[in-house]
Amino acid sequence: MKILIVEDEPKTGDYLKQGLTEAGFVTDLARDGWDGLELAKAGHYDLMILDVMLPGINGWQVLEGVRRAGVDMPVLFLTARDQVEDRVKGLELGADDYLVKPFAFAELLARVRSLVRRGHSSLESTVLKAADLELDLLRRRATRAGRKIELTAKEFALLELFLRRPGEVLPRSLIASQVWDMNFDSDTNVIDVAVRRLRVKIDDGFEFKLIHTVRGMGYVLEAGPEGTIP
Amino acid sequence: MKILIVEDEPKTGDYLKQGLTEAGFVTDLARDGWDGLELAKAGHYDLMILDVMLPGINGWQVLEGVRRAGVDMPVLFLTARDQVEDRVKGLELGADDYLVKPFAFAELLARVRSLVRRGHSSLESTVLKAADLELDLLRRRATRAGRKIELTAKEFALLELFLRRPGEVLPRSLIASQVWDMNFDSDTNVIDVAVRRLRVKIDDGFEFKLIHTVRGMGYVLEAGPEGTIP
DNA sequence: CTTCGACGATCAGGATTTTCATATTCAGGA
DNA sequence: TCCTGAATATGAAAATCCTGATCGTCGAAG
Repeated sequence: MKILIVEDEPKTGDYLKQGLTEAGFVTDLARDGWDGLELAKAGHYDLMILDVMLPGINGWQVLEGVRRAGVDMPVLFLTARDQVEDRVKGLELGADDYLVKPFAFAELLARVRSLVRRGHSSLESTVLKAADLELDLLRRRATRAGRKIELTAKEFALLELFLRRPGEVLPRSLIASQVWDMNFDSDTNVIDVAVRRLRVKIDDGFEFKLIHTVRGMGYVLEAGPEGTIP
Repeated sequence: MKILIVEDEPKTGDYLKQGLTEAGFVTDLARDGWDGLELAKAGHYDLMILDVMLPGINGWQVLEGVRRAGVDMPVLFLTARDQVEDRVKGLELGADDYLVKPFAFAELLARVRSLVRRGHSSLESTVLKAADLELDLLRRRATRAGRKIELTAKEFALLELFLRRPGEVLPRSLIASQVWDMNFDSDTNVIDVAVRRLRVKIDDGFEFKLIHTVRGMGYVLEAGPEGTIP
């Protein structure tokens, strides 16, 4: 699995290269946009990681050049914080996923693996839905029945987990390991509290509840009334 | 590399087994103390991960039995939160490292790798020192000139990093990746603020400063007055 | 039908961490 | 020497998250 990294900042570049190499990928690193474009057209990579801010030719231009050259490979791009427009622009130009700096390496690795495995992610897949609830992974924004809902990082992660497994009963241990990267510890009720906070935001004041408790098992996200396995 | 896991709680056990297998280790899982003891004496493992709370025969007893049988292998044990006495007891009985539940899997993996690589960790290595500052990794406690210092999780991690690289100038990007598991983002000053908080606790009111700023480079922990590379 | 116990919900308080705005320091050039 | 911009320090507010206590509810046993 070959990955092309296009990143000018030496620290970030080395960090990515080293981390991905340790994770078993073969990587090439381009220090500016032109080199990146060259390499992308020449070698065939399974993924390109592209920083937006580059000297000379920027990330969008590289992406456009690559696509024009008919090179078809998944692209993960890196944007600065809160540059939502940038992310949207990237998506429209045919990028497949994005990551906001600063990011945890584990996060990057997860996305890289996902992209390498399933190839391009369709644009649609960046919006998760259930009934009238939508979660836009790209814009990091949630809406229910059209109303915008502000979420914190933990709330977002939790809701994303629910939406990725609609109708499934998620035991606390699973939630703990996914959202907290923690082994389960029965002495804490962080999860209950977090679920409550999320409920207040996405269920309170709406027509019907989406998050249901399954006694002794965990929680489910479901549009229907009740009952999973009778 | 073979690892023996002794853990009764099914969820935790499976979680460990799966994660370690994915990381490339061969694992056996014992569901109670007696089985664990049996296996530990029979097969030769490179590491044992031992939960303290087990039905019937507890973790200490397993450890003692193993040591009495003359089996020499590193042992990493898992304790409940805030059971400091337990940890100390474990160390005295010949365990090599510990982890408090709940823990992040990345944390466990780091320790497992370390133990498998270097075999037993001497007890001494769990206390890091620099001048009159001591950091007891086991008890999660810091003292300077005999005075106890309370540290939060982030402060602890930061100080540990400094103490593991005394005299070295640590660039912010390194600190960010180690303590925050984050890629560097120049738009934030979390690191500066964290260093300041740490300074207040370990330098303020003491004879001399330990943490020094190296302009344009980062921070150093040093007993001496100033100057690293002239 | 009532009672009991386990499980979950809820709330307030607090601790920690991050962000933000503002000072201070430092190095190098005028 | 003095000025100036960049880097760092500082203080305080704001956001987020966790802890612990208490209350409510459900289900099974009597």
